[in-house]
Amino acid sequence: MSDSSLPAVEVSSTPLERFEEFLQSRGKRVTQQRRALVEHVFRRHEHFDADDLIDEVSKSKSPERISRPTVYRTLKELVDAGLLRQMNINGRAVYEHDYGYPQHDHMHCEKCDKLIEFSSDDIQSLLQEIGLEHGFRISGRRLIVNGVCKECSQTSRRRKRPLDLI
Amino acid sequence: MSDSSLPAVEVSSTPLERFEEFLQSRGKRVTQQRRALVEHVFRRHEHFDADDLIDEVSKSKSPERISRPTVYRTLKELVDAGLLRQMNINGRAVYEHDYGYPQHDHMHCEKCDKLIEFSSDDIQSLLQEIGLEHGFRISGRRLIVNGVCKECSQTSRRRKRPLDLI
DNA sequence: TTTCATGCAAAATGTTTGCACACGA
DNA sequence: TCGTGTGCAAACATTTTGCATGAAA
Repeated sequence: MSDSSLPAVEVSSTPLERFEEFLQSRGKRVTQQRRALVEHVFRRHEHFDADDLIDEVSKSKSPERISRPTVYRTLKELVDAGLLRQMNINGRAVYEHDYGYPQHDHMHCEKCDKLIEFSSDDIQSLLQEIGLEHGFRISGRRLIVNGVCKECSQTSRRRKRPLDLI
Repeated sequence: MSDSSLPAVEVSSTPLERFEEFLQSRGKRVTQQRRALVEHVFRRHEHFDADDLIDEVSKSKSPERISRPTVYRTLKELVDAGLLRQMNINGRAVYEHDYGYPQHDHMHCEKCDKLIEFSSDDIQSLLQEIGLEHGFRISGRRLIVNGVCKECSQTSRRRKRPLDLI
């Protein structure tokens, strides 16, 4: 799964620092595994799922081979800590950076599975308004626009044209 | 899981008729099970998941006891046929009527799990515009606004106030 | 009478849990 | 040291599949 990116937002502490604060505030421990996972996850800006992460950290030649349950447990903590956002694509959990990253939504290409990020202040204010009308206290949203991306549209058009002309 | 409803849309044929057309157009058969499932699902307007449906049709005293795999298989066909829409709430597939029902989105209450439907033409046109900008051919969307509904806000406020005053 | 659909059981998938040992504070 | 975290294996929940039988066309 690939993705395109929005400009990052300035933040004062690193994801690791922020996670450590979070853990400490809850009386949880800063372990090698948790540290390694945050650093791994924030090394590059990408959408990923639990399996991607497990593959990467278990194949890793480094001494820190992190087990499947620990990855799942830590992902949950990272979401709680506000470092990651979780969404669902085809019934599987997909994660992305939340900390240091602006609010946005996604377009999901049904052909190549690419996630394209976009943001719109108008959507934000529109929903705010609708929430008020319904007395609904909004805490967040999950908006995924389905369809076919530019590249895949072009590819399939090119492939299909000869047949259409017969 | 409960829901609130939007006015229905006029349609010329019944869901069953439409499903039969769909099946025939694909060389599939109109079986007792498929017929029973469509009728069951469209008897009332409600959000439901596979388990709800399996419970209902397997507990059913009537002769048609429909098996789990058949329910799953038929749900998929109903989505393909455009009769049902599928979404994901907490990692499980949830279904709702699509045929004869206007385009809309949902607010999901984190406390009581209620789904509140709403529709907004502005969201529609906003996304249309954004799609154009990105060269993305939109086929649909999944928008779920998370938060707490009016009723649950009131309940928890009532409960919490005495404590806040101490 | 030929397919296709069903039901059964079992597999596959994605995620969570119980428990003994290891390790951070 | 104390109590939490980890890894293992197994459980779990949901959905899918292979295959023999049963029913539509």
